[in-house]
Amino acid sequence: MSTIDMLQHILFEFSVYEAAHNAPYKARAYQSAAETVSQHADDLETLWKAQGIKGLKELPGIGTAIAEKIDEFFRTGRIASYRTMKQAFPVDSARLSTLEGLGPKHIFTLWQKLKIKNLSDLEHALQHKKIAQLPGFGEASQARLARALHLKRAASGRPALGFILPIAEELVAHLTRLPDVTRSAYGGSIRRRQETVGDIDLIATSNHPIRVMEAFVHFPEVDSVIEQGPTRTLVRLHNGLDADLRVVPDQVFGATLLYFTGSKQHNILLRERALKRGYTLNEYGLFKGKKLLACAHEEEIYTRLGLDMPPPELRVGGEELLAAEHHALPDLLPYGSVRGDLQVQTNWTDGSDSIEQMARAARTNRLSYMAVTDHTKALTFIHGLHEREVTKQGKEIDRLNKKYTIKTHARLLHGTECDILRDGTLDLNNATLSALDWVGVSVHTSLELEATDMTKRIVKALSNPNIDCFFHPTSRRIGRREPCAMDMDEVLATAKKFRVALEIDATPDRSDLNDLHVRSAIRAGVPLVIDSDAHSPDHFRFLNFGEGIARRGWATKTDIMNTKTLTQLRAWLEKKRPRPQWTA
DNA sequence: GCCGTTTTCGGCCCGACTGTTTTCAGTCG
Repeated sequence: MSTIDMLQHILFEFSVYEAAHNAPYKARAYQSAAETVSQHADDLETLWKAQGIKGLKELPGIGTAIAEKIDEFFRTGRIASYRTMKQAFPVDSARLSTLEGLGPKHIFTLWQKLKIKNLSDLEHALQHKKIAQLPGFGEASQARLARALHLKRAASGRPALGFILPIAEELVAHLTRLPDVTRSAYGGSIRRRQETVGDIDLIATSNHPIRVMEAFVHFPEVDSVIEQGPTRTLVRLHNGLDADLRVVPDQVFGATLLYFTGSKQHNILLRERALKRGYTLNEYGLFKGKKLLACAHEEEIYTRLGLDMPPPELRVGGEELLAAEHHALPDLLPYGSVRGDLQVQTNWTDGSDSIEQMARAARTNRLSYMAVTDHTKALTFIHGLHEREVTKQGKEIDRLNKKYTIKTHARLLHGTECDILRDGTLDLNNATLSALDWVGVSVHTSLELEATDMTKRIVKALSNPNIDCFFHPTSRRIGRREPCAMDMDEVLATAKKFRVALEIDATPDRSDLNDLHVRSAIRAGVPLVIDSDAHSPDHFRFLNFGEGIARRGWATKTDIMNTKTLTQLRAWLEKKRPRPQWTA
């Protein structure tokens, strides 16, 4: 667990403790502080180092008491009052809370009556049927907890957005086809383009909600029904994910979409803002007393509240509302802005298709240029290229660029995805690298290095004057591999100094850089690119997910280098070093 | 515990559904 994760975990456990002890407002305070900490995972410690407690208190939801706790945590690595609390309530409440349907009150009862501290204790108690007799529980609760625990044990974490979005789109299409449905949409983390998805939130509008719900629970994707009512129905899909459907009259679509898009914290802040102005906001509209003020479109609700409308990707419940109030929302990079893909693998190494086929597919996806970036020789198991083969590949690229025009094939750049070796040296010699149009480097081996060694390794590599881009900087794979440990601030400073772009790798389970890194990179003045890391022709569609990550990181078009035309990109690159092999 | 163009004290988002209740507490989004 990283330092920040630990801090977030502690704040969350305080929140559970307070909620269990009938202090809902304290609980909320801790929870929103935990939220703020996770939003500032990347720059919290930097902020603390620079400005101390005073700086922390500037953040939303962090006042004197919590700022002092965070200060103590960074100074000493622990928090005295947390230890005291844990002595009284030595329960892994954060982990227990991840079970569907188990909240603070029940966690506390489990501890008081049965001394249940963690998931294993709970499993044991369930096996011996001890839960049903507890006050506030019953046979149904016992069975539900057993199911939740089983599901938790079976699940391997939240799936990446890229795998779930197509399913959400399919469900929306099913709903839209129902005769009783006027409109349908997905909301939630999917609409906000969060990198992973916990469940699928759906909205439909209809005058016959009960019929719609009845049709919904019989969709082929549905495994079982968890809750079913006339306005809200929750089902579990065969893939293990939950889908939550709200059905409302068509005229309140905007209010419901706003509510169901979230984030939860964003909604809370909006509703508080409404209250201060004498309004109430719910999923049916913005009201003054019983009078309906706005409900048809999201934008009119924001306008009534004196706000510009933040795009869904920014709705985390933090700075976006301040920016919305001061007409300072960023002009986010529009979807479809990327003009060229700068990381593509072909069948020269581990890609499935030829350079020619990939260039055609890129063009079909409306890209006008594409860098061929096959792996290098350190990756023996996929026959990474040696210097001589790299040179030979250049000749093939020249040939194809002469043979085809932009009408049918993307313009090809000769590039590489050169391995950064364990000691920070590169897997191709400088003569070969300097002859390339585009040089990307990345880490594929010795991923487990300590942060100091990994940072040194990366800094050394990025200092090479031939390097243009650092591909998938943390090398994480969602659900399979943690990000490499490194000092991201130092990596950013190095990238800035040597004018190396950092990549947003849009392959769904990579999503690397993530949104927080993107924001830090932009603040640090580091150029970015968005690549699909395509290994087959149908991977170019991933670029859309990369654009989503960039938008969540508040990126505008000027922050992303491959939104430039090829001519502009070339001019930008040549400021660093001449490109001898460039084929215009 | 946090917060302030009503406020430094007294508020704190809101509705739906389930289960264990006999009018509501707990949980969720």
